[in-house]
Amino acid sequence: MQSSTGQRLKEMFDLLLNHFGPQYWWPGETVLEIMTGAILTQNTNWKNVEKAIGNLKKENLLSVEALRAISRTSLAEKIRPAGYFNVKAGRLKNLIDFIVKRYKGDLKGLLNEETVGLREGLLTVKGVGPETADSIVLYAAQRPVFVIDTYTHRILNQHGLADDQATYYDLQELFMDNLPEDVMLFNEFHALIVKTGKEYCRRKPLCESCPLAGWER
DNA sequence: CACCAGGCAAGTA
DNA sequence: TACTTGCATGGT
Repeated sequence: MQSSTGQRLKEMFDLLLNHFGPQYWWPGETVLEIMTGAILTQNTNWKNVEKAIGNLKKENLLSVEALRAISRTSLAEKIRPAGYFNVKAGRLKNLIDFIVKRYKGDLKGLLNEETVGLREGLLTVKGVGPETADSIVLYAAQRPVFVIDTYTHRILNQHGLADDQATYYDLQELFMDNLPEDVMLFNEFHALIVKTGKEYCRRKPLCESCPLAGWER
């Protein structure tokens, strides 16, 4: 027997999945590309991130060694389309330093670390907050943590499952305490929430035709 | 023209 | 602890 909250979340998931189909996130080919994208997409449209990642790929910069070698200012120029490029160049370098120091530059070390330790470690990096850390843990390391973003906040309290002042961890617990620990479920659910936000939360008329319309309680 | 995007850290009181 | 502000390009 599952909690009623769990039932509601499951229903929400099914509605979104039926409407949009599976999203197959993360849109990136390698672990490092996913990690890079997680930094670059902070408060930024994914389209802009793609351009920045395209620049990095074009110049073969998507490796730990290359990102370690390039200067922060040069890196900033490459990732300019992603916005906040000076800040993000520093954050990306911080993440690379972390990989070098903690795993001797070998991402296999990172991927083998236990979930909690990995998450805590990522959170010590300046520029990596809860959402970025969890995105890396879920989408790069394939561990069952639920990623929360602004759309999750917006949609959940719009539908009466959370109040305005719920914290990141309040919402994360809501999902993780009431759903099975399933990597693919968490993967698709978060991706579908973001998809819903992008497609239906921008303007009123759209919102009314959202697959979740009429779910307020 | 205004507004916002798959956040985060630093500053203020 | 609880707000506020800076960071910045590119699309609607």
